[in-house]
This record gives sequence, structure tokens and C-alpha cells, in this order.
Amino acid sequence: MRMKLDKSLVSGSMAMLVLKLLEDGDKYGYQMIEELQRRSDDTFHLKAGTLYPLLHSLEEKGLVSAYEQTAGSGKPRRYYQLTRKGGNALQEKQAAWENYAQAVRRVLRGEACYAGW
Amino acid sequence: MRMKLDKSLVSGSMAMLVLKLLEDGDKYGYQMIEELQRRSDDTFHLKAGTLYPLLHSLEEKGLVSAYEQTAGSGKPRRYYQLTRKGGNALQEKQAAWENYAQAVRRVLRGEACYAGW
DNA sequence: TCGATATATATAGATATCCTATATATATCA
DNA sequence: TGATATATATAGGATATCTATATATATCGA
Repeated sequence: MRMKLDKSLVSGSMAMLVLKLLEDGDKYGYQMIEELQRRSDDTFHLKAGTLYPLLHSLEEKGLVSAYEQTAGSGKPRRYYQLTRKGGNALQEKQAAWENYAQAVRRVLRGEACYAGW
Repeated sequence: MRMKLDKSLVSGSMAMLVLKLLEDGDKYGYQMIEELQRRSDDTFHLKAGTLYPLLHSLEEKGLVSAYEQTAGSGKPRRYYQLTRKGGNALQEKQAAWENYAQAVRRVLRGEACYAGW
């Protein structure tokens, strides 16, 4: 049984994860929700009410661009594509994440407590 | 020159980090700000306006207990102590963090993309 | 064929976390 | 005496995520 994810930890990294998903190719919203769940081994359950406003804001900032495409019979899907600006933002966010995660690890290990004394 | 920390990534883990600091012994607020900065190798700059309300809320929840103590001439300091309940909460938060960080790593590496196909 | 479920996108309103700005008071140092 | 550091506190705002709700189509079972 998987532990319930503490939502308060998740805050802030969703934009990065969504941009990362688009690095592999254009995707539509619903697809991202499923793929994020799969790629995180069922840890992230991104909600539609979170994703769609996020995608709109990423589009406004020019980090993604969107186009509609109809698949067979269904209603048209809104595909998102990573822009060059979005790719750069992703690199920055990834570097910031690594920096941040390392600092958390240091605090949790209590390393620096004994260093430099 | 250190990269400016993307604040949006930090969200949610401050309570855990503060509880972690108290594992080493009782501390007062201002001390925690300095120690967190040092232990995170200057990555975290916890603000007074963030910490004190956080400490009050941790006290309300019974995760820490507080007492005043005067050091020499200065004004009395408000020390915080980790309670048993707080220690348990810390263990849970740490486990949740590790789970979360691992899921982020998986998404960033794009591992699961090729797994199970 | 009717209803339930899945697919697909969207917005409104609530909550939580963290910030800046401000206030207070003492101690130290130039 | 005035600036800076120590020490705690609250108010108000920004941001990220959530739940709840709405819409519309497709599919599948009863």
C-alpha cells in the first residue's frame, strides 16, 4: 500500500514536471496527467483543476505553445509543445531543484553540524 | 556566486526542516534561522515572518513545546523543544519527502518511459 | 436504449505556504 | 547618538495546489 503523498511537499515543482513531460514530444492535458502518474510510479496524481490553469499560465509566459488536433471521432484535443524559452526554463528549474534537494538532504542528514568546526 | 533559490520549490518542507533542527536539542527562533542557513550551506534563508507563525502553529498542533529562558543580560529567549508527537511527525515527513524526491528524480530522468513496455 | 464510466477541457472558490513590510525592544559598536 | 545585530511578532499579499462543479463526447454493460 502506497503512502499518501503529503501534498504540501509537492508545491512548486509541477510546472517543472509538466515541462519535462513535453521534452519527449507534444502532449495534451489529459495525457500528461496519466503519464505523470505512470512515470512517477503512481506517486503524483495531478488534478485537472491544477493542470489546465497551469498550462494556460505556461502558454501565457511563452514556455509552451498550443494547437488543436482531432483524433478520429473524438472531440479535438489541445496539444502543447515545449518552446525554446520553455526548454531553457526547464533547464533552470531542474538545476534549482537539484540544488534545493541537495540542501534538504544536508539538513536531514545533519551533516554540516560537524563540518567546519 | 550562488544561484537564487526558486522559492516556489521550497514550499511545504519548512516545517520538516524546523522539526529536524530541534532533534539536536532545544533552540530559539532566531537560532534556527541561522542554523538552517548554515546547515543548508547557505541555500535556505528562512524569514522571521515565515518562522514565527510556523513555530506557533507547530506548538498549537503539539509538535513542539516552548519555554522562556533569559541568557545573561539580554531579553528572554523563547526556546522550542521537540515533543514525542513532533518526533513522530518528523519521521513521517521525512519518509514522505524521500518518497516525493525519488518520484521527482524518476520523472526528471524519464526512466519509466522505457520501463514496462 | 439508458445509465455509468472514461475521456477531455475549463473555471470558481478554498486552503496552505511562504513572502514582504512593519512593529517592538534590547545590546553592541563606532 | 545612531547604525547594526539580536530577538520576537503580526498583517497583508502572492502563489500553488486543491475540491467542486460544469460541459461535452465516447464507450460499454445492463
